[in-house]
Amino acid sequence: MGTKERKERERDFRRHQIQNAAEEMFLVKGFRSTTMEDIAKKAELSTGAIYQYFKNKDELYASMNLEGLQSMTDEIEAIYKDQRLSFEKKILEIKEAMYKNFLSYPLLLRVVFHVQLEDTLAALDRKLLNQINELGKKTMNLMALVYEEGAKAGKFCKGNGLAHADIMWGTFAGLMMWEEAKRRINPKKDFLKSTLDRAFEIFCRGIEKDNKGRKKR
Amino acid sequence: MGTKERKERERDFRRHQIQNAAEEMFLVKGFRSTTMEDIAKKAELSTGAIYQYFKNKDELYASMNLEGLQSMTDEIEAIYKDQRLSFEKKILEIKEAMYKNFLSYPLLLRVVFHVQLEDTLAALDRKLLNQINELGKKTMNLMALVYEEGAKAGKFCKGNGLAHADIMWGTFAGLMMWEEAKRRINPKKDFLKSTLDRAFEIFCRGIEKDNKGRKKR
Amino acid sequence: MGTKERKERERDFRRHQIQNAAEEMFLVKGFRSTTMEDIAKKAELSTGAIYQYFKNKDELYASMNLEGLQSMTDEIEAIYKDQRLSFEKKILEIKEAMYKNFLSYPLLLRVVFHVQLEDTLAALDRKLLNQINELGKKTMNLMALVYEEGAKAGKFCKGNGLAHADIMWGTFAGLMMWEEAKRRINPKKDFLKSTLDRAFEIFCRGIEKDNKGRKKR
Amino acid sequence: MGTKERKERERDFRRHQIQNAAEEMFLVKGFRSTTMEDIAKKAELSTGAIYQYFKNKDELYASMNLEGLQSMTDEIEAIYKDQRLSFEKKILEIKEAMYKNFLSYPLLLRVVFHVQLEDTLAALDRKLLNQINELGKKTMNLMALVYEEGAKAGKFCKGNGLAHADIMWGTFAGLMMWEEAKRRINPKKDFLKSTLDRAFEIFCRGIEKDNKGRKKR
DNA sequence: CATGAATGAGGATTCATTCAT
DNA sequence: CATGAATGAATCCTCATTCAT
Repeated sequence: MGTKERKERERDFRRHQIQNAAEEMFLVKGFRSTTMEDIAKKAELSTGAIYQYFKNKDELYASMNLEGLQSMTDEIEAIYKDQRLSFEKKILEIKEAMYKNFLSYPLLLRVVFHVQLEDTLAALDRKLLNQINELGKKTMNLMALVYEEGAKAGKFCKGNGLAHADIMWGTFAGLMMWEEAKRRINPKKDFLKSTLDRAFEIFCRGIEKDNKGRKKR
Repeated sequence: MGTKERKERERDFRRHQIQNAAEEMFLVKGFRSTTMEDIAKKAELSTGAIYQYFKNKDELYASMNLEGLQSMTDEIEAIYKDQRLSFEKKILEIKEAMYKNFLSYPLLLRVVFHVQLEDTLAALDRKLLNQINELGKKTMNLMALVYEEGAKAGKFCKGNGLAHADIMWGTFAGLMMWEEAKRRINPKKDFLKSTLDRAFEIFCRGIEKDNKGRKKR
Repeated sequence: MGTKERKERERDFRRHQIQNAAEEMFLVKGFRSTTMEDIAKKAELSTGAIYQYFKNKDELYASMNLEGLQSMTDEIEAIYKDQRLSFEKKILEIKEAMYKNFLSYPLLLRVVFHVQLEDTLAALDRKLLNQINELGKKTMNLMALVYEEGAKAGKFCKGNGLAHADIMWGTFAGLMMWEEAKRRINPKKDFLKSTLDRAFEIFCRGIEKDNKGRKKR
Repeated sequence: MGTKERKERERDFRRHQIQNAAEEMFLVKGFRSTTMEDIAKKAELSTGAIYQYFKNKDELYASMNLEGLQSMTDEIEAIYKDQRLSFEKKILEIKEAMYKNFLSYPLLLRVVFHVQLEDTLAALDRKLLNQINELGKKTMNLMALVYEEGAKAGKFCKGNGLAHADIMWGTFAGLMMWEEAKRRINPKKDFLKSTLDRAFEIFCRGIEKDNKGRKKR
């Protein structure tokens, strides 16, 4: 019977309702200053209701972006597997995927770093924590593979794949957070995607193997 | 009279005493979970005493690394002005300066980003906030100049100086925080300076103007 | 019509189902820590359903053992009326009856005392409260009668019946609760019925009317 | 210097201030319904202050009567050691000591039983819990010794000392709690010490070793 | 009558900050 | 200036109870 499924769907809907409210509040007020009541109010629910969907504030915060991380990982995997793309193109596409997901889940980076930077870890559901870590690892591995295969194919300089994955991810994350930080001070400023693009252009040029004729982008 | 100066020196000493204690605690427990009492205990002082030196917890947190930022800016300025260094070398030296200061003031990045990410700003002493922002801007400008002068000298591709400064800073910050995050999960892991070095090697190679024979650094 | 009766029976069944679940939970977790959901789960019902049968948690707690109290009172009444028993034997039989009911309704004592010790009374249905009090009084009166008739018959020392009823009940309750308390600390310990038996043996011996000269203390 | 001692004394004073306020509230409203704010208000302090003296509500509750238990144990020990008293007199004096302490610390019994009956145990400071248990054990042992020595001296029937200690304590506790419970219903009623006295009179008579022919029950 | 999601008052506890000594 | 006890607002979370379905 469809009743069960409807319930299921409603439950999912509520979860998202809460997550959306929470996202909005966290973005504006930050994690610490956002109270469960803030979130409840925004979601037009009672505080108690939230606890039926999330064990506690920390879990809500972290869980919110599990989906974002998942979708990002999926997209990167698809790019990695796409045979039609050149290795350089793959890197640029990965950047685009990361960027796109960052736009959809603006808290993603904060969550990833927050989880580490505050000793919040303890409170987090171990399962959830593992999921986040696993997804992170997977992404890194995919990026490492792109690099290594590119190197094997003679397109990139030889080098440790994971180190280059770290560089890509670190560069991306650092720039995004930096841009966000700057916008905090000067909110009217538009987000400069061009800076991110330029960074990856430089990256690609920097890892290129060769000294032969080089076309402009 | 010397008494005033002695007082002054003693006051400074106490400030540092508190800042050091705070740094240690913040590193271990994170900002949220570190209480003023934690800090007081570690500094072998009373909680009340701290308020003689810092307006409140937020300001303590932010102030702590003003010196770090200051010293970093100074070093970068010296590098910028050093006529004997090539432009590429300057960039690499700047990286080293940032790295060195990161080691001395491990909270520096956290502070810089935390200050923006939490709506804590309100509580911060406007003067302090300005100092931090000014130092930040100055650093960025210095890096931008290095790039622009390098470009003008025909060493680097043409491009917006500040954008490239953002890229350098973002890359540095992102990698550092990412390494720190990874070490949280696996604390035995050594810090990989090599990854940072590689990132800037790539950066330098990526911004290089030319297709003629290229020497290793 | 039989339908009504069936309904009635079903309703009674549900009530017991809930009471049994509640008893089990209260015994293990105590009143405070047992939630209505705990009970509902154990009874394989929904929380809401419980409220169809009991006005609230307090009433559930108290009502649970009304039956226990009723059955105890009935048995004691039977003993009182039994002409074949000597007065001393009646006292010992009453002790057995109390004990037997304590085994069947282990919460009985806790309920009786809890009801008084917490200012919960307000929430209790007045009717229920009266029933409990009436049953309590009746039991006390029966015990008092046994004593007084025994005294009149020259078997026991002269004395106030109700006071001796209090002593019997107090001794019984105190010992039971004390044994229970001890078992909490050392759960492997067996329940020592022998101590209870000994107490009533002493009691009987102590109230015996002897004809030898006995000094007042 | 006396400063330290003064502080010490002040601290002790505050502790008692809080304990007294708590006692009053717990007696009137019961444990569950008494809030920390109630206590704070009664003690003319802030809620936070209480937590500087007691880890939490449960510990406050239990600690309150540690002193009562201690003083009771001390008195019983003195009675036990008093060579001038007959064995029977010792038992009666022990009863008086228990009673006297019950009047000074009316929550004593509730605490002892509450600690067991609610699954509060976990929250209690292990050290405190041990102290309570140790004192309890000691009291029981002292009472057991009185009995055993009396039996050895030919005054009491032979029997297990600890079992008789249980009976004494159980009888006392049961009667006290029962009287208290009755007064809840009918507060104007005076406490009937005579019932307690009678109970112990019976007890003494019941354990007396006589040498005349006495039928078993 | 059953469900179980939603409610929301209520309470314990924490901790930055103040202030009398 | 130092102390550390006291403050009390703030916040997370629980759970008895209700109510729409």
